[in-house]
Amino acid sequence: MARAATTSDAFNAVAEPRRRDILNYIALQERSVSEIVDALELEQPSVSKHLKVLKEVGLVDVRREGRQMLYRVNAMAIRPLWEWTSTFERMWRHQLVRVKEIAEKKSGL
Amino acid sequence: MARAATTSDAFNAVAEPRRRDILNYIALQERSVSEIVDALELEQPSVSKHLKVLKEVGLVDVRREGRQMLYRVNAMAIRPLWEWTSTFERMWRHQLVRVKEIAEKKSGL
DNA sequence: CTAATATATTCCCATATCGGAATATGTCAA
DNA sequence: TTGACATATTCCGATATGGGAATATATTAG
Repeated sequence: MARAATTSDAFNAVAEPRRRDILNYIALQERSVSEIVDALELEQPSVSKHLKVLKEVGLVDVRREGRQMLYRVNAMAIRPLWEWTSTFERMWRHQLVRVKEIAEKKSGL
Repeated sequence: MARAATTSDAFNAVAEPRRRDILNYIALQERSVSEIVDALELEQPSVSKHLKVLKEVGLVDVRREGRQMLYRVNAMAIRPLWEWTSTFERMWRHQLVRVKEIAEKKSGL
């Protein structure tokens, strides 16, 4: 076996920075492919390919409007990532509190 | 270019499900390599390789104790993932509220 | 129908991957 | 020192990748 396909789940799809850029950009409002191309300064085929991956894992939805394809984020598909990372939230909070305590002790409080 | 290296950042490192399993397991308390091997039923070389990737991106720290290497999570390194996913939280919350409203309307409330 | 616009697909290739198997390194015990 | 235990590294091969370039498909305008 090799590395899991980028289309195997949201974790793999989102590992690619350009795909996160695309999601960030269309989060504000739905966008056509050419808007994405212009905004992110990527090649059109590249954007289409990234969108295909995002669509395959359910991270985006599309609708046609004339010749344009309008893509929008399906935020629910990002939730599993948030949930997994959230299980570690308590740990870094704890760590931040300790760092703060140490800093205060050093500064003589 | 090909796909970005698994060691290029936390997003790529964490895309591999076994590495998430490892992080989940050692989140509770630091663990030796053989404990991870036993708990997750993976081959020892495989675990060592995964740990190397995790260490390279700062997701784990290690200390030696005799012949054992004890690995622990560095939760702070997961925070960027949580922060990125959190920017979409409002969107799915909104969506969930709408789903609930529709359900209530249908059931005659 | 034809041209123009918008998007998708295909082909090519250098690259990194993960698992498996074998082996190397490091540490302790006797 | 030797052997046993714990972990790391190396070599292998099948596989999927992402960018570039070229081309195909789809829709609208004229």
